[in-house]
Amino acid sequence: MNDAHPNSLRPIPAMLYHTRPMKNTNAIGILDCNNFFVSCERAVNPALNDRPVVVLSHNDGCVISRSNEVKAMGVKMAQPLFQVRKMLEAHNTAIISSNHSLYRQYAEQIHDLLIEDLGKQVVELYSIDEAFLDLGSPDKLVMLGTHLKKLIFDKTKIPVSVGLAETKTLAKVANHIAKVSAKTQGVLDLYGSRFTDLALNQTPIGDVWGVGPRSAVKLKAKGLNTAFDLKQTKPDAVREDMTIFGSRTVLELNGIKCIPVEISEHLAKSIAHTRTFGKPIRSFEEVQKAILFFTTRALEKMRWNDLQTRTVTVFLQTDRFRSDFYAKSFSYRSIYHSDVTSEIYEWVDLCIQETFVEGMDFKKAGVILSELLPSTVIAPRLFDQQGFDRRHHLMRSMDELNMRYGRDVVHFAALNTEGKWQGQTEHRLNDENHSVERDAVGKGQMFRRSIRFM
DNA sequence: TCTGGGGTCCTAGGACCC
DNA sequence: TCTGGGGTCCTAGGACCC
Repeated sequence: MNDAHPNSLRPIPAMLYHTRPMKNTNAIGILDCNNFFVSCERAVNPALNDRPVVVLSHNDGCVISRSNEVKAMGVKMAQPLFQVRKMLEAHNTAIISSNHSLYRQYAEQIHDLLIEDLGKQVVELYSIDEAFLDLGSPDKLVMLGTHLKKLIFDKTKIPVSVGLAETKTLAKVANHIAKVSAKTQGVLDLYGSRFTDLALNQTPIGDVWGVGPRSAVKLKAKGLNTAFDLKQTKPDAVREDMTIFGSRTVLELNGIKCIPVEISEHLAKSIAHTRTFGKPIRSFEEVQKAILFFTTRALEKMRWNDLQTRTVTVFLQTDRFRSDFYAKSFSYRSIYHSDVTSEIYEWVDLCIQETFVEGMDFKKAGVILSELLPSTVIAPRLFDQQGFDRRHHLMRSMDELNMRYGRDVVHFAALNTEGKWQGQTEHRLNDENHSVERDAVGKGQMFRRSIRFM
């Protein structure tokens, strides 16, 4: 065990050793794709392997995935493109608009490989590019991690890193080190390791999974600067600053499992579609067009997952970088669940009336669908259940036609896909994929076969 | 000039009730 | 001067994640 630890990790003093009260001795792994969106672009276009690469957010506003060369330039996650554009161009960086349907295909392929290799009862899909693994016996973990890394690279050309430990939080730490330390060759096992405390000592407190920028500031003010400092804290002592989550994080750093690996299928609790407008808009009609368009997209996602909603929320915001930033949201809760677009348009319209303010330059808006339930468990309506069934099936037919013949071939009269609220993208490499772009839905759900069509 | 999007969970505090 | 009090439910907003 631990033959893959970096040589730079020196043995720790005996006083740092800790006994770990544990019932569940399973090893936990996290498998994380390196620079995922960039790696996908490189997998389909190997010429990009010789250049620095970034992938941009919607509207080409921010950098959301960076190759290692770009990270070395100091470009941060979600950094606005305009701040670094000159530097990127000076380094001959490939600047690419995002292509989510491509990334989803790779995510599905990797997921399938993991399930085939490890079995369904082992893999938790945590995000589009990460999976937690419930591995059972902590034997030969490095061998297993190395095997998975090779398997996925051979089949997909996507490089991954694997971290292994007693808890999710410690596995995350191991994964972090595996990513940046060449000596680990992408796999680090910290299960029962005498190097764990040293690894924690090298991890800034803000890099701990669950410690965000706000908490990091508060904890540093108390003299806690590393993951090891946090581990040494009493769980209750951090509740004030970090809620109950903080206490769990402390226990997890001590090797005590508090956050289980969740294998069972996860149903989305909410589905959203939100966008920054291409240009600020102030007319009610334009705002309404945009939000009904967003609603249509959100409802498509919802129906693909065979869910119905009861509460819709609309929000409207002005430019968040201005001092006179204004934001308002309004929710409408119906007595019935529904997945019928025309009916939900009416709920959304009520919300728009409540949020819209004359004379404001709105820059961003969104629709959130919540209180979601599977269609199969929805109670019948007291009135007009037949009418609802008819409209429900009409929606299914529309979705199928749109899938087969192209998005919005069939749509409601109120739907308008053109407008200055639409954003611009200039860096598209794979335009043909974008006509069927599908956004990810809740964790676990983005991999459903029902949303896969190219 | 230009600044992403989609999620989850927790909690303080208001509303309401008895 | 005195100006209950405790429980529950709901929600807006904060914080975090990728």
